[in-house]
Amino acid sequence: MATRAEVAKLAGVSASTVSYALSGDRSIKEETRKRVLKAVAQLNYRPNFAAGALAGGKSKTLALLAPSGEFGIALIALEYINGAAAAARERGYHLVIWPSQESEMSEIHTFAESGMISGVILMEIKLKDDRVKYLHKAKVPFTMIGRTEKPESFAYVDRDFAGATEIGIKYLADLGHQKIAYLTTDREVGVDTRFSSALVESAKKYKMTAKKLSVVNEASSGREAFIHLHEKFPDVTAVVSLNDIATLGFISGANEYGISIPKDLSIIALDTPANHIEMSWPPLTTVDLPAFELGEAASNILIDQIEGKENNRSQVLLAGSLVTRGTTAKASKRA
Amino acid sequence: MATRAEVAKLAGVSASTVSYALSGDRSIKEETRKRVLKAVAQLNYRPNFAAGALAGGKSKTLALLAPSGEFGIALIALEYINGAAAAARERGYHLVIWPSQESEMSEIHTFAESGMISGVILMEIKLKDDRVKYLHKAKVPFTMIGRTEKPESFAYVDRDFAGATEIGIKYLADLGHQKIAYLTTDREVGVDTRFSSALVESAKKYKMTAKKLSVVNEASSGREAFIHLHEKFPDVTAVVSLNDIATLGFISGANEYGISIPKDLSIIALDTPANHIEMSWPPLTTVDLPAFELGEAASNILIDQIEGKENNRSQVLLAGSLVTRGTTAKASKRA
DNA sequence: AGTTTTTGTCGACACGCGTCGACAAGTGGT
DNA sequence: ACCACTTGTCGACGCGTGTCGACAAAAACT
Repeated sequence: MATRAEVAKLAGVSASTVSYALSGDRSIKEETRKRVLKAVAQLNYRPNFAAGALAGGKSKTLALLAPSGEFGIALIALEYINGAAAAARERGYHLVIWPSQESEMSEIHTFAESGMISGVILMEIKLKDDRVKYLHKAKVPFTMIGRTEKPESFAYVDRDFAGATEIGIKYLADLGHQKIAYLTTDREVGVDTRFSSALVESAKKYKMTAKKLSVVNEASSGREAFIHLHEKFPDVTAVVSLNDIATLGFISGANEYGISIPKDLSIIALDTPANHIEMSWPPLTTVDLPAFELGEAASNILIDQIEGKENNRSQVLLAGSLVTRGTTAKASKRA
Repeated sequence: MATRAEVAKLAGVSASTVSYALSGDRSIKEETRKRVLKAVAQLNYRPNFAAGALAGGKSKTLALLAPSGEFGIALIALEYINGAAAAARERGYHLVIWPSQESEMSEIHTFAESGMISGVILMEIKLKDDRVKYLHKAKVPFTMIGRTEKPESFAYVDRDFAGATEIGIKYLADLGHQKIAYLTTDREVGVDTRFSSALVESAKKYKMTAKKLSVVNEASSGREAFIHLHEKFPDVTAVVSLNDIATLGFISGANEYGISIPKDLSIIALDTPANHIEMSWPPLTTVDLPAFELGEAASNILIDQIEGKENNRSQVLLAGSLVTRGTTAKASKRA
């Protein structure tokens, strides 16, 4: 591969002039620059990335750390990734995804220190997350998708759980529903706990009763939850679900028992990746999780941080918007 | 961060001795090595990655190119990724995932040339794929998950479509099914065409009739396919599906029309990511796509190639194995 | 005892780039 | 005509590593 020196020779200038012509960090006569660019094209010169990183340049590469734990990369992660990648590309950055375990943080550190990586996006944030501490201490620029229990001044993007819940509940209220149930897991993680408490709050506001149906996020568990509901609380007319896969099973159960959705029972899903929405029949009414936008925001905040641009919106919460599809209708008179 | 020189000073040896002590490329007295390692630990020294890559070392990093086109990274990709990452990790390599468009191949080239990337794994291979030509020409070591129309001597891992189909059809035959239908798209891509022709072949072998149901891979399309089948071919007792999402819709349709699965109609899915299997109720009987294993194989083949190890199995085909879950049973007497 | 081979260590250099200081030539103000 | 400043270019150096050749000391042979 051609090197800077060869380009310089062909263009009849010095090596450093080539550098400046390409980076624009010093003024270069327009005519000289053209000669350089011509030589670059002719030799198909591309700067050596490693040399650049070593010499202290900017790598323009972001790493998105995807936990590759028990379950591998999560489905929803795909949308974050696509959003983050798109935003990064738009601003001239690369995004690489790093399937990594927590134990590998020091390797990430190595790459950041070597200049190969300019910043890090963290996902699947736990309420207490050691990776956050580590990166902070190592002074590696980073953003979170999600947030810790006390995110303080760290940059993050996350869902506005209260807002999303409010939108969904209000919609159900407008349709005349008064007795609802909600599907959630009993895990003590950010998503479920934040959603659940917001939901109870909103339901109270609209004077609804809200029965809790505990599930694990599997189709069979959702199906059992339906049966439970069917037998114990037949007067419930709407269900809010936080767990996508369980929802699919729940709907299967309803089909099986001859309960028509949405005529007899409305369903609204709050935390469903776009990929899953069209998997059920009828298609789910949701308060859409704006995952793509969250990914974009994460990249942009991070890049601002790297480039030293002030961004007074470095903590972003998005609620998402209601999309009515096939699973919601006016409250039935089942009771 | 500590550099090699500092480690050398602390250990009382020269810089190159530190290198050799760590790489093992020359013999070093055991006692000296211990001193070096101690100094390394004490200073928390980690070699600068960029400098290593520049100086011509091995980066031990693989890139998996994930097309970030219209639909972003595909769901099935996750399993390949997890497999590839696991195998890479086991052999001391990193795997990064590169959401990239075809136009960005030259950037990949740059990274490979700079020594930052030792090799590339390609997925979503088209029958004619320019990326393959490019990498071959650029002499970047690579492996494919999937294969081109004529893969020649390039390394790849892919599914054994004929084998997988044969397993599924034989199982249906053993259950007494004679009239079947199959769901497929009309796209002219590797997966569908290879599957379809293998299926017709196998069905013939077992003296079955096989009706084709064309779908696009969406739940609503699968549902329509069911209705079509129900009205036109009521004597079909089993369905083979190549398209996961459509299958879910198909099952919804059956539920809706009171057709019991598997009592009235058996379903066997051939190309369903593990993530989707448990999404339907009852859970799908499949010929499992061994995506994780394929990912592993891809990494291993690539690493062998990079390290110059001969691997006489650089083209791998895996059929997957039958996993009976809830959607298959003996042929009914519907006819 | 003399000769060859092996073992262990060191110094020097190359990798290709970013960037700093120097400097000639040009510009504008008095 | 003088100075101060800007513009455009160059040479030199440093980034931290891998690795080659040199070489002293030790070991293994005649």
